[in-house]
Amino acid sequence: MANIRDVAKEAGVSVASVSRYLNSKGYISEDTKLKIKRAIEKLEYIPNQIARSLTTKQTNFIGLIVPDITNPFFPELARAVEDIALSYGYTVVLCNSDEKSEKEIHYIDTLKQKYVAGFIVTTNQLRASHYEDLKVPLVALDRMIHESIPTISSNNVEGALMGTNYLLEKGCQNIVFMRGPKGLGPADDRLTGFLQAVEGKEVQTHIIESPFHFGESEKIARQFLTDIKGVDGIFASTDVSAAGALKAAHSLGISVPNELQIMGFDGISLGGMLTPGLTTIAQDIYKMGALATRILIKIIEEIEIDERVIQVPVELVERGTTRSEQR
Amino acid sequence: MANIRDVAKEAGVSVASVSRYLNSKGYISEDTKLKIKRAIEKLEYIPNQIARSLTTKQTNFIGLIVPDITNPFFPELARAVEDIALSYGYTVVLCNSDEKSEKEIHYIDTLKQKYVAGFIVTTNQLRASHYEDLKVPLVALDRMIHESIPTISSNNVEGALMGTNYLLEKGCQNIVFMRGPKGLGPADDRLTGFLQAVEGKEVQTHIIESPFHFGESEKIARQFLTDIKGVDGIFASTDVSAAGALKAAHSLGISVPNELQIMGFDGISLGGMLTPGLTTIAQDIYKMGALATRILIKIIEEIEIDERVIQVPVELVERGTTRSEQR
DNA sequence: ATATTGTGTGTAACCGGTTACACATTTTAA
DNA sequence: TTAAAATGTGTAACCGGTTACACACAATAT
Repeated sequence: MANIRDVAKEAGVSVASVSRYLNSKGYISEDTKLKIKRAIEKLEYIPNQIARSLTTKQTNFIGLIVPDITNPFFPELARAVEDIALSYGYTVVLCNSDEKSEKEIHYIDTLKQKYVAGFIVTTNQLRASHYEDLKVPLVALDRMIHESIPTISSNNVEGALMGTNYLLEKGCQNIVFMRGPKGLGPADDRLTGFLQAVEGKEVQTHIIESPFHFGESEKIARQFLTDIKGVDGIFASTDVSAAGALKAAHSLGISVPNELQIMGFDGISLGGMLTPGLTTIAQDIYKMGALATRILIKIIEEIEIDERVIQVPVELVERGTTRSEQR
Repeated sequence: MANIRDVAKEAGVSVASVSRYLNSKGYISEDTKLKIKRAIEKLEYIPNQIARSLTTKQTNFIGLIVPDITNPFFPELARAVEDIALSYGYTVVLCNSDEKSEKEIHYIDTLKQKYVAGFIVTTNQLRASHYEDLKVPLVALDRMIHESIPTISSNNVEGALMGTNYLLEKGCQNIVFMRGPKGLGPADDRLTGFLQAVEGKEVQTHIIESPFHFGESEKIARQFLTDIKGVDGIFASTDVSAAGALKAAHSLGISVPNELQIMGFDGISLGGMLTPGLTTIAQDIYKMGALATRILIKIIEEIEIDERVIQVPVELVERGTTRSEQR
């Protein structure tokens, strides 16, 4: 493997010139450029990134911190991040935080040690100050950490508003809103949207907390579907929860969407695999991931960014868990 | 940030001693050890991995190459890999190959450039020789690349045999086997198992090729469910395909499991989310990932490994797409 | 008593880049 | 015409580790 000194020798110039050529930094004459170019081709020289990192204190790695890659929302996000990262020459490091602050801290520390270029964080177990003190480029995805940190999220309030209104239009009178864990940004926002939508309306509502986990959601849904009489609509703040609710309805012999209509939130592909297909407020997950990655790379490469907080619009996807005709 | 020379000075020893201490290599007296230990603690010294990599030509990164993280089989695998890697101090780099050899080569080359410690490969677009020439620790997961490369896979033949026999027991007389892409190891093995099981039996069988993709599988299933009369069983060589088939059956008004029984293969959690729940041949996905990672790390750390090819047993999971009672 | 082996430590080169600084030459400005 | 600015290039130190080699001394073998 040729190194920069071999190239310099072959081209008959100094290593500094080769380095300048490689990084398009400082002055080099056309003549020298050509000589270096030829030498590089001849020796099939590829710069050693590790050596480079030692002085620049930066690698081409991007840390992607997710709570759990097993939750179907995140692979779709990861896919987008990976695609864009690759196209800019970056590589993504996968980190499952399990929503545990120790794991999150551990990853951030070790990766910072290894000079990662930046982080995309979809979890926020840590106090905002911890992230601010980091001095490493960082963008928040899905969940807002702090105003000072660029954030990409969906318009959750708007989405929940839209979804609720749709259920109301479809005739729901007694709606359970399965809210996500308290204190979690998007979950709280979705609840806000729901409450705004039902405010002053003649509907019965029940707010029930449920984690973003299929099995748990199913259990919780089965519980409230037996306890509360006359529930004719469920708005779950996650498709996974909605899937759990649908399963629960099926196992209780409740017909969807005739007796009970269900609305999800997320737009993961799971929704289309269920029967009936899940009506949902779809986020543009790929776009969110792609956008976050582009912004992170801009920050890393010190390119001016225009907006710090971006809301990606959501879209209502009508499938089979809601009625096609109004009653 | 303190470096090794600071520590050496603080401890009143040479950098070589500190390095020996850190790597438990060569001779050091107890006295010196203690002095170094104190200095490290006092200065809160953390060795710089990048600098280390420059000479050792190795990092703590493990490259995980998957066809597509969006396919629900792979996040479950990735999760296992990540968990085990973390516990041994390694970090995983996610690579989506999209089943494209260029992308696979690109990742392998760039990561090798960056001195990754090794690869876990769940795809094999390249000729085996390419992997052998790599001179980087590598284990194959799910798909066998070559006998010389350690491989973790499920007992696919056995599983398909088991699944088919089960369908036969449940009374299926006219079975469609949705085989995966040709030339793909596990897909071929599963077909082999199926053929072995029906060999000489009084059953009608149809082998239909289908990619491991929900939408495609659904379309293909809808097609053959209308074209072929009297199909009463489907064995899909992937849960995702089975999910597609189930959806197709539903949309055609075919009752599952009364008129049509469906068996999947993989054991991804999606199976349990569907209604009815998918009966499937479950691989121990987590175990496969964990095992592959442990073996890779052994190879990296030059610890003797006992077996080069490991088959993880599969298990029949009975859910709702097959009948509970025999007819 | 001497040769051999084992233990313990330090110096300095090396891994492969980047870059501050010095210096030379050319171009532009005053 | 001369000072200042722009352009072009090379030397050598530096990033922060690892390690070959030399050397000193103690323990053991002959």
